[in-house]
Amino acid sequence: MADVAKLAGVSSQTVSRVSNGHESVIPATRDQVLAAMRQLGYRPNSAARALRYGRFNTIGVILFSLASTGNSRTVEAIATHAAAEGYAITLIPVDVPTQDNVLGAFTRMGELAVDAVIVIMEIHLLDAATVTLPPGVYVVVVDSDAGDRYSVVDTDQADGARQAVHHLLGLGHETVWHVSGPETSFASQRRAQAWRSTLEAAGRPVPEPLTGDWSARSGYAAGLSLADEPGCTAVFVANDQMALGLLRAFHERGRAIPDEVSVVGFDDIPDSAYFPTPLTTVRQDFAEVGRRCVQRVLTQIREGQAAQPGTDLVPTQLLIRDSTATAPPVAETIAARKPKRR
Amino acid sequence: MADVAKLAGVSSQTVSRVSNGHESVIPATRDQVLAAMRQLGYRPNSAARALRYGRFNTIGVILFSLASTGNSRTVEAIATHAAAEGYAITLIPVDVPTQDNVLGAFTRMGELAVDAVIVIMEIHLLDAATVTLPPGVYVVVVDSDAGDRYSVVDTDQADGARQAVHHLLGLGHETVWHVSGPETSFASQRRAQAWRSTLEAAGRPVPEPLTGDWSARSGYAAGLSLADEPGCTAVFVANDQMALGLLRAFHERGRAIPDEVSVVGFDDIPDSAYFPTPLTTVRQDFAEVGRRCVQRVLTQIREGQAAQPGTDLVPTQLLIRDSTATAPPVAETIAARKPKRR
DNA sequence: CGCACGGAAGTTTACGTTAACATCACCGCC
DNA sequence: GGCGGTGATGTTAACGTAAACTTCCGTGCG
Repeated sequence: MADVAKLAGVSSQTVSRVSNGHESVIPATRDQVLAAMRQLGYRPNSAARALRYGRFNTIGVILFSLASTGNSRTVEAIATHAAAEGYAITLIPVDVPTQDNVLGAFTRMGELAVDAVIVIMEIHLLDAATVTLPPGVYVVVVDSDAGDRYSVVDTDQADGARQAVHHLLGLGHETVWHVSGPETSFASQRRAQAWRSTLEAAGRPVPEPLTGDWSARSGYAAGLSLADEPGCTAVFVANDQMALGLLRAFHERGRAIPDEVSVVGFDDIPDSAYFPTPLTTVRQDFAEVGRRCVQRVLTQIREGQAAQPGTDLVPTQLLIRDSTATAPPVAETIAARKPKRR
Repeated sequence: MADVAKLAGVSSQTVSRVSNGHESVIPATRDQVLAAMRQLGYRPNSAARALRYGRFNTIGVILFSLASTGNSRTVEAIATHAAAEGYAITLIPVDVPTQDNVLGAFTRMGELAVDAVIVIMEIHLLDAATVTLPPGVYVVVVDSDAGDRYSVVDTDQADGARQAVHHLLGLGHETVWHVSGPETSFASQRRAQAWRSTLEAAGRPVPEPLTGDWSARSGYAAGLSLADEPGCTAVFVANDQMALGLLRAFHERGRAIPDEVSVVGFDDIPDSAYFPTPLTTVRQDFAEVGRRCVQRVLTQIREGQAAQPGTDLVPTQLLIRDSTATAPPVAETIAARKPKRR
């Protein structure tokens, strides 16, 4: 900056004014400074700026993995909206979500150049965390029920599950089986709870749920056991990838979808319309989740204080495709199933 | 820091020494300082540190989209390895990959707090970019053939495609059809080129390739036209998602996989083992790509100068599952196909 | 007993930027 | 013609940290 000032024959303050677009610089001077900047390849030093302003214009994102569709799409939305507001995002991955690692991430984040933090993770992992973020760093959490303590943005998991179950019951199915995600996932828990309470509210029997780990592999395993389950004509699977595996298991066992069994997924990943049977599924609006995270966090930064705790639920939408159909008559179900038992 | 110093009854320099783990602090003093730090919730200010050291310990990643499996897995690997080296990563998404936007991203990156940049994008978009990064900021590029100008890390696309084609020819197929990715993608181009040259080297006819856009949707469309193609017994699809769509199209048209038609994909997304027919595919090692990017970039930072241009190719591996089989006898192919033409 | 030495802690300064204040020249008006 | 005002630019200081240098004190040795 001093070099630019010297070359342009002005003071460094004038260079600063030009680089910040102040108005009180006469055009001739401005042009000289700009020319000097170009010639010297000058770039403002963001560390010095951050030091001066006390802000970094950066939001930290702590997350477990980018591998899941949901996370990567949420992060992408966060990055896009943050960019639109002049904020960059810094990613802190936690490879194994133990408390120690999460703590470490927070500690590092505390030392990092961020103005606020978005946590995409089960908040349980933070419960015993004694580490506090530096005062003035704000937190928004996704995938959590800690709305009483944090500012939470999440998909309305419960309503999505409710829609799925209602859809299936409305098609005449006696009840709905469920393949859940891992127990450690809050999203999975809420989908399972809503599935159960919706069945109970309708006075239907509640079959024992199966537990998967979000992977197609675990969906396949669940599918193999459900295919042999007498009376199973409708399944609500907690995500699309598991539904893919389940579809294949049912196909292998000769259970026709949707004629014998109806299947509903969750997420609406781009592929699910091209599954062997185009999948009826509950669409999550990840982009909206990301948008609201950024909005919350920026509000906090601008107001200079943490937002009121509270949960902000993003609605879901049931997408009806070809994997659900009217329940088969009971007799037919039994007749069709019998020969397939092994 | 001054407050901590006052509370601990030492100078700020001693606080600095403690917070950097210097040895020349007597344990008693150190404990006092640590206690004061805890009491006051002191965190070192990273902006000031960056200003002092001239480094940010941050790597910028410019990319088009996180939506593709490959990108998000590469970014994840980058983040993980960078974290292991004490570096954070800052994400700069470019929503629409026009030159203007890429330029803008570079400009913003130039003003950002990063020591180096990894670009996950077609380098063509940068060709006309007159914007230069600040001197001392280093670039590594993924998905590019610009090894003569930049430091490039990429999957060995060509060899992967070659393996796929050889596998199919080895099973006795007369030739191999191809569904490529978009023409704007360098990865797609190289896979297509290698497919063509491998067929030519083997003296086989080269069918007209079909072009998709990586989506299952476009693979489905390609599958619908290939299903009617006489003599098509083997298809190399440029990614797994398109293969999923193609599988469905073939299934709808009654073309059995692998009995009538063999299919090979590319990527090895986690789902591909649970496609309706478990997919034979070329595995990309995204984690390794990410690792090498970080390694290259850190080498540059540490040596203080840009690396020699050059391309670093990460090998691929053919995973043989159930979607490929020996070519059917010609007569049978025709017999089986004929009734299905519409 | 005095002096050199070494370890612990303090002091000074610089990193690059910008807010706040100071200066200066020029303009218009009485 | 002097005086106040206004707009352009310069000067000073401060943001928080750490390297380099300085000071101080105790120890061991001749």
